[in-house]
Amino acid sequence: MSHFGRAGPPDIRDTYSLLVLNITFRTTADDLFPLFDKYGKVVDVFIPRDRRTGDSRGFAFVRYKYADEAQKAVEKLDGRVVDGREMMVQFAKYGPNAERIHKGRILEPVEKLKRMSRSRSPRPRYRDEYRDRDYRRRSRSRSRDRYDRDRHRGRDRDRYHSRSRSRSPDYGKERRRGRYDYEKSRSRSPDRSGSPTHHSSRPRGSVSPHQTPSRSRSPVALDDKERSPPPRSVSPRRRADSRTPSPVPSNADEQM
DNA sequence: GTTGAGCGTT
Repeated sequence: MSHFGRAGPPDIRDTYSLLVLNITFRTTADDLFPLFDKYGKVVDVFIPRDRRTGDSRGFAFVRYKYADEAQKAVEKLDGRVVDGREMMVQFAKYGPNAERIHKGRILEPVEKLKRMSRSRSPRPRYRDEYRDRDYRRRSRSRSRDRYDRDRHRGRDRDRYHSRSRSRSPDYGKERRRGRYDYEKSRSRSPDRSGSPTHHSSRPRGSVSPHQTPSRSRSPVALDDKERSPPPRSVSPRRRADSRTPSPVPSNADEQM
């Protein structure tokens, strides 16, 4: 617990959130932490990343413990050139729950707000606005749109060619850690993309021709299955041929 | 390998 909690926000009770914009897409929290930590006590550094692509959106949130330090960091780090790009540091206007915050700090704790609203005046909260805010911002930048459509097109093309996308769950590249954590960054597999068709070198005679019939319903375990479900009319032979004969029936995803 | 307005998560 010493480090920044990997599960959600550690504590926003007395922390001041700073919004860092105009940063490079390659900039990670590990790069921003030392810069911000030098000007004050950084509680947490969070970089929102895309759900699908997983790439950084180009901005980050830095939470300070004190307002004065946050203010100083804004004045000092604002306009600082990082990775060849000037990042804009400013106080966050909205909190994680779409709450209005002043100077990066929430005016009143969420727990107190709920308790007070329940005790004082039970005003009906319209969750529609939350849904709207969370789902209406799907297209916020044309660049992302283009990139999104582009990768979709490439996906379809790959499927038609049946190139047997032997992509590891690690996406074959260094997975960007939205959170600041030195622990996991210490260990890293030296050899990851040695041979793309390495799994294909496995002889089929050694493996049972029939996989587990109990899980025959789970055809594929593509990472984009949620985006575009594969047609059921696909021949079982095709999937059995391109799919890795791993005995693992249903991967519990890579949620960490 | 690309892009560039904006406000956030187990």
